Amino acid sequence: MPVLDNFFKSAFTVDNVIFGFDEADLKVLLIKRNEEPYKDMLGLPGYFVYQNEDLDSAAYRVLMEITGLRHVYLEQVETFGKVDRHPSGRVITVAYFSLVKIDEYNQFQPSSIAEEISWHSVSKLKNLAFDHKDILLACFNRLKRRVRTYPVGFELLPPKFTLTELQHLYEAILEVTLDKRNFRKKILSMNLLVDLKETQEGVAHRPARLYKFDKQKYEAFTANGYNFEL
Amino acid sequence: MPVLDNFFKSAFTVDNVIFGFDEADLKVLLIKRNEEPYKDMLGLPGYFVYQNEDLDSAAYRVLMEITGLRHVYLEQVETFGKVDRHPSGRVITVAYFSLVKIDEYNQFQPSSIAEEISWHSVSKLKNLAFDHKDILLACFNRLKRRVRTYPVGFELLPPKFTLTELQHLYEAILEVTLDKRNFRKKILSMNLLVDLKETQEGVAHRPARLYKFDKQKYEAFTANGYNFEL
DNA sequence: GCAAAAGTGTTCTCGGTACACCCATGC
DNA sequence: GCATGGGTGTACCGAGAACACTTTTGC
Repeated sequence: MPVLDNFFKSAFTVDNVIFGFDEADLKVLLIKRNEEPYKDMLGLPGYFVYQNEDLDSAAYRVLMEITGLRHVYLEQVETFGKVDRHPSGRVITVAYFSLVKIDEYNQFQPSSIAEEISWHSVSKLKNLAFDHKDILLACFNRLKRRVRTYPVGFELLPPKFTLTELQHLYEAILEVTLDKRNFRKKILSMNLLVDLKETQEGVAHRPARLYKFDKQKYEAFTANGYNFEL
Repeated sequence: MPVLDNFFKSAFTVDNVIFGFDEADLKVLLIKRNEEPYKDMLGLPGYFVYQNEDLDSAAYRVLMEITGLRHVYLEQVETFGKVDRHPSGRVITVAYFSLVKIDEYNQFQPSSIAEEISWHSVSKLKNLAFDHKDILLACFNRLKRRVRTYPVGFELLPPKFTLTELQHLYEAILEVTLDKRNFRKKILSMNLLVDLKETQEGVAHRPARLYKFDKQKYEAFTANGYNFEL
């Protein structure tokens, strides 16, 4: 083996694409950078990985610092390591995406990472610092596939929701429009939803029924190798 | 930003799961390690990434040193970064898998990486150095999914092949048995195969027709967003 | 002639898709 | 009463799955 010291000169970061869903729009949390490089530009929340910290732990740490939430869905997506992607040296970043309920998260946390944090529509993406736009697109594409094998509504919707809200979520992620009757037929036939026998209140039209996910049934399915597909 | 020097102490490597297909068996190239740690154990070919080298370039370099082949299919899969995965320090590895034609590759290259290199059946996996068994399984699972969206026969089979060979390839990757008639119906209906009007010679049974892939048609399909699925 | 693998069609079932009208509420 | 979104069923089509016998070669 060569002189190892030559190789122990790199740094690792994690960057986190935090998705949320708000009415009809898929959103992502971006920070406004308050330090160089790329000062004042929008970018993904992320940070260096400490020497004694696992990659996943670092991703959870960043997520916790930004959102104050634990126990959220988190998935590693891809690692970006172009030589010149970071002006300060060789920095390789491992990209994660996570799914949070926008309304469980009431206010932005005080954070050493960033002062300004805000939600942005995925459909109206701006230029971001570093290669963060590439990273965001890679994570969005992963989410589009993940939605077919994991019931992402568990993570992105409030505990009680209507079927129309659920449909809008799928439409926002997949960037398609779906037929209302076919969507309902399919989603109800999976038996993962519980009719709460409650309805919306205060809406200026016929109030919709509220549903929740049946987590136990989902876990029983997956334990038996069931493959959730929309 | 903190004192950056504290973070530039990690090393990263690439590890490469090189798949090949031989008659009826999916194989993977493993090296016998001739240095500590894990001396004399089997492991994946891999190496440190140089400071001025992109991740993908490093993976191609390792592949070239091991197989002598260029222009092969290569895909990043997942990054493994547990704190204690490498005894020499903090080493994070980016796992890739690649697909090669076993018979284009006649002999193992002289290499600084390893002296003994050999093919092993994926179906009879042993324990490997480091966390390489986890890495191999992650890459195998990725291949199982990839096979539904990419015609892997392009990469793993010789230029001329029989339908039975192609079927055996899919059976080995997916670890299932397929119905011969249904398989042929489906694969031929995709119009990606060209009947070469030649047959096998010297076999002790009815000789099979030989086919090749039509790369142009495949590229035309993918350009139009076609989704290859078996 | 026998062993060994190649080659070939039909039927059934199920899931996907297309499609239009009445209902309950707030104002 | 009107605007707004909620809620409901049927018919068609195509893909996937199950399934058995004849053909061609080497020995």
